[in-house]
Amino acid sequence: MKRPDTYHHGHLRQALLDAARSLIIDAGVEALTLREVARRAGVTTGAPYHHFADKAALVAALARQSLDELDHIAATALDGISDPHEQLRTLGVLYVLYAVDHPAEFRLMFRPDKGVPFDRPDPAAEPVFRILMRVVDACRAAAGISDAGRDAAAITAWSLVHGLAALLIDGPLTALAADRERLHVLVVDITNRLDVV
Amino acid sequence: MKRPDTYHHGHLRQALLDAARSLIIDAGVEALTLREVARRAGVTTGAPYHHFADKAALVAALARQSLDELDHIAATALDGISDPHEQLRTLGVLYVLYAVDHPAEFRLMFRPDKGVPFDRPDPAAEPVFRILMRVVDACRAAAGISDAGRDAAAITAWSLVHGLAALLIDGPLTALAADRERLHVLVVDITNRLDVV
DNA sequence: TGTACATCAGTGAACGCGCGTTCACTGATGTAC
DNA sequence: TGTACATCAGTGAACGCGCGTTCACTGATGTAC
Repeated sequence: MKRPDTYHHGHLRQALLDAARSLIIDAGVEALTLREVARRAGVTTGAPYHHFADKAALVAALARQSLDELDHIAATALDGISDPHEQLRTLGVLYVLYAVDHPAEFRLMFRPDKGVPFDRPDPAAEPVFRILMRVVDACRAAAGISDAGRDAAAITAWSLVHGLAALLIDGPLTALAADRERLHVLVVDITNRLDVV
Repeated sequence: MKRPDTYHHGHLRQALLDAARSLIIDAGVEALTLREVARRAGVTTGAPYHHFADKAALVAALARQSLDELDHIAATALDGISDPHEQLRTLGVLYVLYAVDHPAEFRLMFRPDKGVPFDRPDPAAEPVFRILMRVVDACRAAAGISDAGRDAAAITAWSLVHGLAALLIDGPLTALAADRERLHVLVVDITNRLDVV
């Protein structure tokens, strides 16, 4: 039997990521500090360096983790749905709700100054993006649309939900995000317009 | 005749704002520091406090200035156009291009941690937003659409361009923003879909 | 099963740094007479 | 037109702070024999 808080922690890497996540949820991305992360994990200042090369590496890992989580949520939600347009709507709603429910994580994914996970590799390699592409393709195939403008269609869809998410958490629509009922109606309404792809 | 760099500066407030703007353009929003702003303006560390209560006040003023600039660009561009749908397209293109050409300022407007200009007052009071509303209304009137869903229509339009802008400067579409030619085609294509309002 | 030892993940103190902000000061400006 | 003086926008040194990172250390773990 292992106590999790012995001298050798055992799961410190994940504990640090958890602490970092709870920190940005509580105090915002700008309050993300290696020292405070260590403090929250109940560990000394130097400890994180046994698991992350530097602060940027921890931030990047956290962003990566959130992206994977979003990807997992999307994959799971789409699992039982066969109609492509219904899939597209589901994807849109889920994306916006993720942003509203996890604004700190959402912001972190799109912060260029901290270790952002994309930029480097092929953007199309990003799992969430691939799911979207697949669904958009399915929609277009069902409608018998030619391949031309495929990218533009996917970008349009993504822009719409991403923009709505951004305006809700960081823009002038902040007040709206608090009213869950009204928000849900709006999101469904807006994502319905995605069908015009 | 006044030398601008005498002991009494004369236009230090604006000079500080200019310095702050050039700083975030050069080094990013996260490098925005009162001391560096003062340095760039050729003035001592304490000087800014004669013009701004604190750092947050300067940041807020800078964001405000950029919002006003965007508002001015929009108003000017719309001046000679009478067709509402053409106005809407113009507005969309201009919004995205502003973001791509002035990413630092665009980010600053939507940073919640630094002194963001909206949030507090009525979001609908924001000039840029009012212009958009007016154009959307005109489009809908021309099409004979009822008042229901007016807000949703405007939010859809804004979300689309805002999302595209965000993905271009901070998201996985960064590479696209560099290719001006392809970008322009894409923006026109996407904003054309705004007509479905 | 017991012991020696290498490995590894922690400790905790220290480093240098740049930050926002304050404050007593000083020199230029403009106004009253 | 000339002088006294209040006002104001600068100076520059100093404050305390928390940060990221380093490093010699130490205690727990697990493996070889």
